[in-house]
Amino acid sequence: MNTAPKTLAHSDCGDCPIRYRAVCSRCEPDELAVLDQLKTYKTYEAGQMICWAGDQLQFVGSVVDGVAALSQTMEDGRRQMVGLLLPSDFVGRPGRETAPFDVIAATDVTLCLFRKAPFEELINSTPSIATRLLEMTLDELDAAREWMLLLGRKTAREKIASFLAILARRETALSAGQTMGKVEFTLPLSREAMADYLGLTLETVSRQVSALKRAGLIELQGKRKITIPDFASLLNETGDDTDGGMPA
Amino acid sequence: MNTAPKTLAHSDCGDCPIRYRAVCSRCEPDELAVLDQLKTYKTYEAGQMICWAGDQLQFVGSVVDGVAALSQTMEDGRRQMVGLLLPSDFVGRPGRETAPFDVIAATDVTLCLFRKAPFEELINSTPSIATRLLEMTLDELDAAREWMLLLGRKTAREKIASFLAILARRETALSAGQTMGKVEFTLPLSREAMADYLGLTLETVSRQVSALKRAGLIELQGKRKITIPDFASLLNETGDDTDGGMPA
DNA sequence: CGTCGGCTTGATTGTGCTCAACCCGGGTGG
DNA sequence: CCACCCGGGTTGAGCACAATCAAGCCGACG
Repeated sequence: MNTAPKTLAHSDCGDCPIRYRAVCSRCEPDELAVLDQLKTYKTYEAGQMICWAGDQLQFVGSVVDGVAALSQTMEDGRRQMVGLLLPSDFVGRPGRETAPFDVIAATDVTLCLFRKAPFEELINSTPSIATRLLEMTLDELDAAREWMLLLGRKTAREKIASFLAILARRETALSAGQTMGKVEFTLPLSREAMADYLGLTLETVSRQVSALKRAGLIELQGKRKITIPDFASLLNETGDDTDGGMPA
Repeated sequence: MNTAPKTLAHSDCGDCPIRYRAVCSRCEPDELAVLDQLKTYKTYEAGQMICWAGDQLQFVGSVVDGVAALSQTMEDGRRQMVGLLLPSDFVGRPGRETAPFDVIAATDVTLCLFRKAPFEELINSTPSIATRLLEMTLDELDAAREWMLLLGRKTAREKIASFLAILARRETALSAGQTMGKVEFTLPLSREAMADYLGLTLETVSRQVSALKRAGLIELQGKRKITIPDFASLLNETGDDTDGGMPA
């Protein structure tokens, strides 16, 4: 079902950029050697379908580079993104025959893939993989539930602010900078994709982004480059606890 | 932090109503014997907090009977339910120190609890538990993502119809009846709790329930007893694929 | 009998959707 | 080289659906 993705050369797991964050992060060298034998890389161009809901699933794997989107579409065309897959995130469902959701490359994406059957055996034989996968799945579940609050209860402005805050936090986490002060990054999604993710229309996304700009909470260079002059005041707009919970 | 729940007498795992659906469903008799030693029962009355977001987590466990709700509250009081825990569902997070969400007893609830630390050891030593827990977590993740579509994209009427359809399907699954024709069940949630679950206000819930009644799609006995005269036509109102996906 | 909580119903408001025009930048072809 | 087009994005006007504010109903319970 995939439209001719390129296959990359084999490269060593030890050099992998997601070595310490993906499913394999807790593997010992000997376990890693096994994975090394099984893995294949594939890249997809922005906009390409990686798989369709209902497809037979032959592979599972990790996002090595780029951003993929999990989404669901109703018959009449309404669409909701249900997950954003960033580098180190796991793709696919051990123990399931068919894909539950569409997976689309939001930017150019590189995946590290394993055939499903051998990987399922690994899960049963290798606790370091099974435990890590459980942990990652629980984290994703928590993230999905946080997102439910956003979808069900937040205003359009809060949704946009929350989304930008998440991206900004991710940016600072990677570059190990402070969360306060200036943050700069590039939106990995189009306005339409943002709308699908946030449960809005693209017009509303555009309007609210403009509103945040007018309010001086963000600055734009072009359509995709965002600068946040003061992260704290953006957080104020998310509707979240800004003082980090637990008052007592 | 829990307000004096009652503790029940020890009873045998072999007789447990959720024996074949909970985390322990794939345990061998010897493994079950270990769990039998570790478990405690606790009951909570409808409305009682089972735990608060941020609490230290000492226990994990399964819902044996009744319905519990996972939810999140914003500072200004907006609330979103992020999960409904039905019998056999798992409560708690191995590998986490604190609870990510509030857990509230929606009806009277009985839990089968294990101290967290010993249970975590079991996960590492007992693949039949680890694998089952991973499977259940993946199912919950899929359910959460389905719910995101509902929260982000469905209309009030579709939300109510979807919710009722889920309850009805659950009812027929338990009694092994057909999914067509008449279904009867009792709502486990108040109008307010339904609103929190569906991302609506309680007034809108009330209005849409009345509207479905006026349209003849459901019948009410009292406030909580629902009869669905024709399940197929209720499904029509959910906005979901009614023909079960996969046309090709 | 009065009160209280859960629920229903009504009137009005407001946020975000719909429909529609327009802008902007990049690529193509005459 | 310019004209054109096309896709992604912005902006505007009007509308609709669900939220808000408010009153009243109903059954349980003291």
